[in-house]
Amino acid sequence: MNDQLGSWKRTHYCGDLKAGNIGEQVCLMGWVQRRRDHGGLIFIDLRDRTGIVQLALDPDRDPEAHAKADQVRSEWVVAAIGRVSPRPEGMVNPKLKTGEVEIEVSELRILNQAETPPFMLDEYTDVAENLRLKYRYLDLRRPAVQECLIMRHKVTRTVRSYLDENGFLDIETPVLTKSTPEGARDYLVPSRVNQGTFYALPQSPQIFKQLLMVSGFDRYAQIVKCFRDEDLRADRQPEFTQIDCEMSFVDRDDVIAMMEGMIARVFREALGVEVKLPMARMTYAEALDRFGVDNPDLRFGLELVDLTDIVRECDFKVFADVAAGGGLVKAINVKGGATFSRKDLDDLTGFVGIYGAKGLAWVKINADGWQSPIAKFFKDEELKAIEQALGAETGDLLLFVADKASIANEALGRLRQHLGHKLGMAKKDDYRFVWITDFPLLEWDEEEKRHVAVHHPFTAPMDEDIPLLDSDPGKARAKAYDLVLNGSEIGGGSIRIHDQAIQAKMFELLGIGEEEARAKFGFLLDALKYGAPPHGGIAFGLDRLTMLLAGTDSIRDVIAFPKTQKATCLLSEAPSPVDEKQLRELGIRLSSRARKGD
RNA sequence: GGGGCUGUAGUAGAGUCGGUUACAACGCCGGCCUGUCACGCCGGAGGUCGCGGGUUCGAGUCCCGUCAGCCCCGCCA
Repeated sequence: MNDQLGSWKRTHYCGDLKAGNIGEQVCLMGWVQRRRDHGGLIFIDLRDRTGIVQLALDPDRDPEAHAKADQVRSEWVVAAIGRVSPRPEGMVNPKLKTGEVEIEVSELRILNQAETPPFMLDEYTDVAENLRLKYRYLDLRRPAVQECLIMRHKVTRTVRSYLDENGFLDIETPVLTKSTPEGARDYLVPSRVNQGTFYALPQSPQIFKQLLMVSGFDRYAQIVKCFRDEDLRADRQPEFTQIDCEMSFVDRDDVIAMMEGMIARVFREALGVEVKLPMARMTYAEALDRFGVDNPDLRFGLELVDLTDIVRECDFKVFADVAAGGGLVKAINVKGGATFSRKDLDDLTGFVGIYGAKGLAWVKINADGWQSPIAKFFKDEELKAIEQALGAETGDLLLFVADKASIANEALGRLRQHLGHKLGMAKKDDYRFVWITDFPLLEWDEEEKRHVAVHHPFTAPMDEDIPLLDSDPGKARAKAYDLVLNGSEIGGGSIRIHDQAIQAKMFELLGIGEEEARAKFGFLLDALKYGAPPHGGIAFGLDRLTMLLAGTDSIRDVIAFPKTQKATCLLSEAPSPVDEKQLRELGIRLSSRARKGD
C-alpha cells in the first residue's frame, strides 16, 4: 500500500544539497537509484533530475522509517523528511556532487512502487537502442540522456532571447499546408471535408515566412517542426526542428552577421565556449577544390591537391585518360601513413568505392623512393612534381583518386574526413565554423533532364549573374550561404527573389510551366506583385546543432521520442493501421497490397 | 531500391572443429551483515539461442529465407 503525499512539500532538489545546508530540515522527493542494506543501517541513493543524494536510515534513530526503507526497491518513488548532516570522518564521496552530506531520515513515505525495470538505469550498463526506445520514459531517467535534452533547452532559450532582443517576431505558420513540387517527399494528410484532396506537412515554412516579409513584419523567427518523408540517417529524422529566421531590407552579410551573433551567444551560454567573430568564409568553389565537399571539417589539413595537369602526359593510362576526358586526378598526403598495411589500403579502397570511385591509387614514400604499384608509370620529373605538389616526405602515404570531377572530389573529400577522424586529427572540443558562400544557383538533373535548384526555387541569383539566367543559367551563382561546423552543415539560407519577373523566370528555368507555377505557387507570385521588400533568411537544424553541443553521434540522443531508421516509434508503435470507418470518412480505400501489409 | 554489422536468461556478453545437462557476470528473489556509495558474503530462481525452413545420426554453431535494430549508398531543394 502506497503512502499519500499528504501535506508534504518538497523543499530542495537532491543534487543541490551541499555542506552549506548542514543542519537544515529538508523534504526531498525522487526515485530510488539504489538501496544498500547493511543489516542495520540502510542507505538509499535518491535521484531527481538534478542529481543524487544519500539517505541514511538508522534503525536506532527511527525504526519506523527504517522498516519502510527495508521494503523499498530500485525506481520506487519516495519522499523523505530529514536533517542534512555531515558525513562521518573519511566517509565523504568525492564522486558525488552532494558527497559531503547525507540526509538523516526521520520519516519516509513510499509514494509509488515500481516493477523491476527491463534494464538497469545506471551509467555502466550499455543497453540495446531498440529496448531503450521501447521504454524511452525509463531511458530518459538516465542523467546522461537528460543532459542532452537540458542542453537542447539551453539552446532554444538562448536563441529565443537573442532573437527577441534583435526585433524578431515569433509568428506561427500552418502545419496543414499545401504540397509543393521540388525538394523532399511530402507527408500528406487527407482532408475529410474535401475528400480526395490532401494537405502536406511543411518541409519548412519557407513560403509563409516570405509572405510575412511582404506583410511588413520585418523580422520573423520561429522554432518550428518540419517534416520530410525521406530515408533516415544518424543525423536525419522525418520530423525535425528548425530555427527559422527571415529579415527584410537586408543582404547576405546582414543575415550572416546577425546569425553569427546568435550562434556565438548559444556557444557561450550553453557550453561556455567563446566563438571568435567574424567566422571564416569560403566560396563553394574553394571548398570543393581544397576539401572535395561543401561541408569541410576545418579542424585538420589533409587538403586535396589537384594533380590533373601534372599527370596529363604520364604513361599511367588511368590518370592520363581521366585528364584527357575532362576529369580530375586529385590526391591527399597522409603524413606518416607509410605504415598502413595492405589491409588498411584495401579498406580505404572499399571506402572510396562507396562514393563511386573505381579505385584508389597509393604511394608509400620510403627512404629509397616510391613503393607503389603505379611507380613504374612515372618519369622522374613527374615523381618530383607530384611529391612537390603534395609536400611529400619520407614516411608519407599519398592517396589518389582519378575520376570525373564530382566523383573524384566527393570520394577523396569523404576519405579525407574519414582519415581525419580515424587518425585522431579532429578534437571534439575544437569548434571550427565556416560560412560557405557563392553556391551555384542551379544544377543539372541527369535523371529528369532539367535544372533543379541547388538551394530552393526562391533563392536570388547574385546581382552580376542575372544576365546569365538567359545566356548560361548553369553558370549563375546564388545568394545562398551555409554555416558549417566541423564537417556538419548546421544551417543554410539565402537572399530570396523579391521580383515577380525573376521568380517567374526561375520557375521557367526549373521546367515548371506557367500553369503549374500558377497552380502551385500562384499565391507567392501574386504576393511578390504587391510590394515585396528585399528579404532573406536562414534556417538552422536545431537537432544537429544540439548534437554537436552535446557531443553525441546520433540525432536520436537529442530528441525525447525519436523514430527508428524505418521511421517507426517503438514506444507508441506508430504508424499503425486505422479503423475502416476512419478511412471511409476520408474517402480512402487501401490497395490489396497495403492491406496485406506488403 | 541496394551494401554492411548485430540478434544466446531481465541486461550486456562467452560459447573453439557441428557432439553430454548452453556458461560466468550484473540484475532479480531469499538469508546474513550498523558506514556503504556500482557495498560485501551465502543460497536460489531464471533460456522459444529473433522467427521459419533445410542439411545432418546430431544445429546456438553450417545453408536458405524472413523479421527487427543500427551504419552507409541512393534519396534528403
